[in-house]
Amino acid sequence: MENTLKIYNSLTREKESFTPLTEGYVGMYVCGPTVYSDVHLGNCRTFTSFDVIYRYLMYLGYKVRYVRNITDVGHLEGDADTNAEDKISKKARLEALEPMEIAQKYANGFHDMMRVFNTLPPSIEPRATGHIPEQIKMVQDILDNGFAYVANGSVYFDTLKFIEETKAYGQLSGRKVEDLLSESRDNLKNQGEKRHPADFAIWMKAAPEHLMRWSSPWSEGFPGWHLECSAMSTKYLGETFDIHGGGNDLKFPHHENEIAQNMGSCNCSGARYWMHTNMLLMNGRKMSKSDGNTITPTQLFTGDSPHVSKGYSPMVVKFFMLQSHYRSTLDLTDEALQAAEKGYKRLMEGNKLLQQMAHPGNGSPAALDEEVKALIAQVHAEMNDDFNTPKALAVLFEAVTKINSLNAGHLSLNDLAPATLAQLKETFSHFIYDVFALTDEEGAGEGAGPIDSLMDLIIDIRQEARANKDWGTSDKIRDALQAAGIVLKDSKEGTSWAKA
RNA sequence: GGUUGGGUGGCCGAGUGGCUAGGCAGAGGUCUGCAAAACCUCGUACGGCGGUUCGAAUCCGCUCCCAACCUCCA
Repeated sequence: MENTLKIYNSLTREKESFTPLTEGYVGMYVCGPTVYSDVHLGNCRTFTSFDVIYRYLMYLGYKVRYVRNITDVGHLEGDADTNAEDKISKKARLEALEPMEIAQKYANGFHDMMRVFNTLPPSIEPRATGHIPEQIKMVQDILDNGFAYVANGSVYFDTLKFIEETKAYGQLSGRKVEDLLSESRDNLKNQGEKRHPADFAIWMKAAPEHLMRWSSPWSEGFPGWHLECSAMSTKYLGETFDIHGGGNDLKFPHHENEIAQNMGSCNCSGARYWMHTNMLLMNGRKMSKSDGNTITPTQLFTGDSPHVSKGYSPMVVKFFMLQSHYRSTLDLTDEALQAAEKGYKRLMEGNKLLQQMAHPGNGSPAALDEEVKALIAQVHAEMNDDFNTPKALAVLFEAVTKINSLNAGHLSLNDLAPATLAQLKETFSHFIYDVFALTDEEGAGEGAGPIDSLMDLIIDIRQEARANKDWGTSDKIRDALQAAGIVLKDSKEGTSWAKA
């Protein structure tokens, strides 16, 4: 097993060597979506990033338990202290459906989209509503430890006390505890039931009209937003586990509070490595449903949006995302997507050519052999360096140039050891299909199906015309196919085709 | 205002104290019946001002600008 994987830990703000708690096993928790409306592209980026991380960990030989929750209760809109409404509840009211229908509907949509992006389902996908007893237990533990207080049937985390006794608040987000404390005098007025502005609800008493409610020792109500992740990660991964991930925008307060809840309930720190994906931008600003700066995945696929000139396939979009590092913001523009589309095709075509190559079985390894071996090693090294997909792709592209040169006869397979060619094939196959999980969308023939037979026939007829120097017929075929969206590629080995 | 992260060639986007990122677009060439594809070559980019250094886009200071979080968001 490779033991050189480095992960950037948000908690320490450093790249650290990754050593799992239990050798050979990795426990990873990723904050999933709140299912109150259609998935948006930003979620797709985050979960695609973690899918690649999940897959690469498995590629390295780890047994990974990947837990990604679905939040279907407790996530409030607006200020929790005023007349906030649960997101799911609100949608249920607006659409005149059961809250569970809302959660199911959008969870289904989310799963469909994850499948479109060819991501693997997590090992466990727990729902907040399915873990109310666990959450009540955790609230009780926090109360018993003195880090929470009850007010009118709601339970609040006593952040102030937690800070005073443990000093363990604010590390993840870089918040200065003094700043949080100093706020107290100014904001004391509008705190409602909370004693301090930094306190947060871990159990909320439900208003009479509230649709989602469970009985608890304190009131009929529902759990606070941050609680489900603490409770469910503890349940399925233990009080301490390896990796906790999520979008950058969850760092504060969600993740900070999660840590506080873990500490407050069991004096354990939860995750050892925190990973945060950065935001997907459009027009240089965060994609956000609330201010309209957004495009849905479907709009992106169909091109039905003023932000794009045409539709882009899911794999092109995924490739586009992989071309940036997960910790960097990524600016979605039409021009960049067009570039990604061509790059994606170049990569996949290169892979196809490579996989079809047969080694002649003679010759002796030359400089080329060393170069290719170095590229193979480099792909792995880049991925080990905090999952650097853009760099790994860049290395694959360097290899594509070699592949194309071999194909064009500018380089010779005789300079490559058969084993090296086999390794290169494996590397491409593993990274493209198993780690990046890109799929072939080209539709180019592999000798199966009626279209392939037809194309073989058409290409054959055109070959005859060309042999007879009947350029009229030959060009007519080429132009007509072009108009139909099929591109012919002539080379010394013959003619192949691909969808434009 | 506080916190965090950024400002890289026409676009997107990596990265490092001195050695080519990569993709796309552009220029020239090879190949081709002509193209397309492919291959080769090229453009000498790192917000601004100082400093450290033999050498900085990469380190430090200052400054300008941008984004995210601090209220819900992956």
